[in-house]
Amino acid sequence: MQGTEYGDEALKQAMKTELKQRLLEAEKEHRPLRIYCGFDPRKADLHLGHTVPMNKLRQFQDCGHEVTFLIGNFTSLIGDPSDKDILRPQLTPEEVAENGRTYAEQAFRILDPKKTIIRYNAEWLSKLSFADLIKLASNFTVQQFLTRENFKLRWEKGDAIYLHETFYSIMQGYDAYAMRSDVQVGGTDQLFNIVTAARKVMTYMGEKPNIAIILGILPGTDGVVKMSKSLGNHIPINTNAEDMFGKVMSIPDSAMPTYSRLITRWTPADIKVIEDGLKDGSLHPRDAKMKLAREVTASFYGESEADQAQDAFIRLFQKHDVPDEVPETIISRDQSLLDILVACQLVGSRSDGRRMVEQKGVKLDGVVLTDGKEPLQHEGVLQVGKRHFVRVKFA
RNA sequence: GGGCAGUUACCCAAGUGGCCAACGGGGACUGACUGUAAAUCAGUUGGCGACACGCCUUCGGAGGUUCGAAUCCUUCACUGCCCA
Repeated sequence: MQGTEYGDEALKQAMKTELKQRLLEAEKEHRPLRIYCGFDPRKADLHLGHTVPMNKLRQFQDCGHEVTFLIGNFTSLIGDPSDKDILRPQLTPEEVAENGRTYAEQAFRILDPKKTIIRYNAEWLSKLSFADLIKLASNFTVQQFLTRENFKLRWEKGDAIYLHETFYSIMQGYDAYAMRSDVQVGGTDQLFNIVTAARKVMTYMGEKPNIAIILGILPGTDGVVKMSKSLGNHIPINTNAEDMFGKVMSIPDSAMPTYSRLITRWTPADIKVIEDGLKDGSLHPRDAKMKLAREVTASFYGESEADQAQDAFIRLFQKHDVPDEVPETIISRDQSLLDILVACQLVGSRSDGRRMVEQKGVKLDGVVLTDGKEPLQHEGVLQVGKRHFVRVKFA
């Protein structure tokens, strides 16, 4: 139950007890538990926040349970109302297929591909009739939706709440029923969908309600707000080891416990050792964060790449050296510095380049350059800011 | 269907005829400092440029009024509220 967050101790205890019972039942029936988590194929770019439930799925997988990675290609026509952007255009079937594919690909950095079942919820949702929907919907009241935090806020603010958004929960509940799910994993923003909607729908359809594993929300690099791409505080999965390592290093110290619990492979005992070390001063916060960054990076890119990323980080930010691998660009001898900066994409525009030069952010082999109009005196490593390098050579 | 309010740069949000490339906040970027790309402080944050506050593009879309508009008018689109 590490990293879970129910916001209500009674609910947590209830789920814990139910999970134990269900495990015993399954054992008697000689079957694994059916676990699933749904993913919205709207956004193909996954970040660490998305991997929180995947880590939990992986744990179940390692215990021999049956894990389904459900791609919500039908529900994505609506968009989860817990998302702020409700007015995004509908995706074409091609886009959904493509996103779903890349989604699964990224997910398999964590999940075991051989043990993971991939399903699409259009398989059953597209077959429901209007009459079916009415019957399902009759289990819910408008008040239940209006007391939900995200609808409540929008209601109070006078923002739009579309009727079809309420279907989202019902559909998700039907997913759980259609798959005869034992356990459903999701973030705290899924509490209503999993606990209220899914359990209600399953009970109504004559099935045993699924057990909710509700996980905490991973804060972004600011350490406070939920990680999201639109807020610009995300750490993407499809990047490289060095970038991921660095980005994890940039989280505030206060976010370390949450990261440790939600996105590492560490056991509660492992985490306790680190936290005790921090408490009694035997472990430096910076070193603790390095461990964390290394662990997170290793879980995606493997141990050796993570080690290399750590070395590069130390060299670059603690010793201020040039990184090992620097992209190389051939330039002509008479190009002005500004032209070179733009050509190497070290700056966004010439105006941007001028600013960088004025702010003493442009260096050639460690020496600050002050004139953007001049060509370079010699070949070398051109640096903009702390972390953008290009090795320039004359043609 | 009717009435009212709104649509501003990456996001939030001022601005109601010239001093607006547009206050402020967030974010991002640069520098100093440091235990890191943290915190703090300072600066920058449309593009071009012979670097002169000179030119070009931007304030939902399209027209119009005016020497001159983000600011006024017309119209279209979208959103919210109230009434039906």
